[in-house]
Amino acid sequence: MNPEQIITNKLKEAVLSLYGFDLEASFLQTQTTRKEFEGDITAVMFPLLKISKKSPEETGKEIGNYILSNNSDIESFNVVKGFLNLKFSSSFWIGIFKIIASVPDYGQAPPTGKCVMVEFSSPNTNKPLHLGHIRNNLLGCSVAKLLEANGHNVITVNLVNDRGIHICKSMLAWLKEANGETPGSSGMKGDHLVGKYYVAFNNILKREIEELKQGGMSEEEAERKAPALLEAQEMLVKWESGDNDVVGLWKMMNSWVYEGFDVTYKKLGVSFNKTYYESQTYLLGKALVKEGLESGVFYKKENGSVWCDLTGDGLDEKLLLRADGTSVYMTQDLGTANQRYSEYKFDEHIYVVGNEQNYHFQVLKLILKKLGFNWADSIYHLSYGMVELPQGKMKSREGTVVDADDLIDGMIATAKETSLELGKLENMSVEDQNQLFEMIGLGALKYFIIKVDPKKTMLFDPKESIDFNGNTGPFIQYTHARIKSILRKAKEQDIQHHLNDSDLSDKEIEIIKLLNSFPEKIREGGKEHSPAIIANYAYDLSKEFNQYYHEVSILKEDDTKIRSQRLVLIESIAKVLSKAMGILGITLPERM
RNA sequence: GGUUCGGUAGCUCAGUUGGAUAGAGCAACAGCCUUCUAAGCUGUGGGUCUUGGGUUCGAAUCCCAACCGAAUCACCA
Repeated sequence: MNPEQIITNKLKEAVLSLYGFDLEASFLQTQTTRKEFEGDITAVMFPLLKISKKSPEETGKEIGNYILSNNSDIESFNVVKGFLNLKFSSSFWIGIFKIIASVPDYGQAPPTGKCVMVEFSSPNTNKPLHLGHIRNNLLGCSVAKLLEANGHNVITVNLVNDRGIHICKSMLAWLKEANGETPGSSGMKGDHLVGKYYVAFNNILKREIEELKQGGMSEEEAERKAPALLEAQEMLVKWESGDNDVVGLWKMMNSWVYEGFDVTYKKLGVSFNKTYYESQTYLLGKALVKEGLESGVFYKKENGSVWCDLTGDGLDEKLLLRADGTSVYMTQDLGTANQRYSEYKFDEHIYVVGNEQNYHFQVLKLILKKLGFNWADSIYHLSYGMVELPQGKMKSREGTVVDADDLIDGMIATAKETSLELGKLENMSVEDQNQLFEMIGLGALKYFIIKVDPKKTMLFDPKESIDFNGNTGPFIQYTHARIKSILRKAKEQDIQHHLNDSDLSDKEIEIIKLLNSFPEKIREGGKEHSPAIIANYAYDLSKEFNQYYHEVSILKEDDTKIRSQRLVLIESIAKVLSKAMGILGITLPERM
């Protein structure tokens, strides 16, 4: 039912009949007709001139006449330069409209049976989430939903980085300075409390280094020999050997962090099918390295460290085991990938990880391939750009890190302020109002982040808080609320509506075309792993509606057939908007 | 230096397998609330698509080179 496909087929037929050539699809170029010309689909004549041996205009006319007399769906055509513009009949568009309106979950692809695993979030447990994590989470979450809309079976996983020297740092500072402070006693969110002691550790360290330097030590040596650092390293060794006190403290502080993360995740609407903990997976992969060593894929250096030579693939040598036999990040990732494959036999595994790890994933795929795992090809690194501030990157040292919770709360507060100023919510309960403010604040934040192409570095200016007007989440939410309001009133007035065959205006056909392209957008977005495509689509559709809304009246239309049809149209718009925004994880209010 | 990615309006971003006069929003200015929700709509101004070559009927889009910017190339994760 794709109009472009119909024209391509007819074009093929016309060329065969008129000129006797059976052409490949690459010669049959079609596109949607630009607004300033009359028509729906445009066929480009230039590639056909060699065959027709006629001018572009003549060729267009010949083919246009053939298609017109051989397809009842085509109403008329015109030729401008080398472009043949074909116009479909109103009844054709009504046919399309009927399908869109009657399919309940329009845009949802049938099940493919394909299993796709999506890893995202992957936080450290030593500090709270910040703006960069928000981009990661929102991207991962919406990609997962996008893949579901494409009919795949999706498994979301999180890999929590809960071990290592950085964790020990906050533990140590807590022991030194906290006097037993807990989230309960301080009223602080757990992740923020732990983050506070991570900062405290760095202050202790700084002080100690300064003291050592004044005692005549070089900066380099002081940085290496600061007592706090040595203590932290000692603590890590104790942790790895299973020391009861250290492990107990570690468990307690991690549980605080998880409670804090859960609050943030819940607000963001993020969840996982399975959570992996690095403390449980960091030893995986050693067996793989051993196998690789035996089969000659890897080699051992004199000091006992194990490497993989990737110079033949244009990369460097990669370390896989340290001289002391301990594993590194890559070793662990090889192990978890292998474990996940044997658990789920995924057809695709998407890692939503920042672009600073492009090299890591390039190497990961390559090594898995060398080890003989064919599924290495199904690993896809969804690499996204950093979020930058006007003065550049976020730096904790300069205190320019944008905290996730602060940002979310700020957005909700602004939504509240804006809503109350507009004063449309008088007869709404306080709970409903608060729910609405949250919906709008998060809608603004999510849309702001997701609408940008993932691979681009994006800019966030905290001073100019995120907009609520124009190309924004709230604009789309507002559009939905307006449609729902009309539909409510129609119901109150007991106006039944159903589809009939009244003629469609140009604007209505434009909207139907846009609705008709929704399933393609979902497929395209799935292929590119880019929810941004869906976001921008939803904006286009909302804008179309708002223009339509100002052009025609719906409830006041006297002709009941036309009124009825308009109601079905806006109902379809609401349906598609809701599906599209659902993919982005943005909920649409009934009123606002 | 090697690899990967980016450069489009003052700012933030779209731009389909190469197509017709490159689009939105913000900001600025001018209109539109007695009318289904003005978080809206309409209009004006704003561009050497970083630069230079190439491919062809046709390039923001593809190829090559240069310039600018980001990330990365650790016995860190």
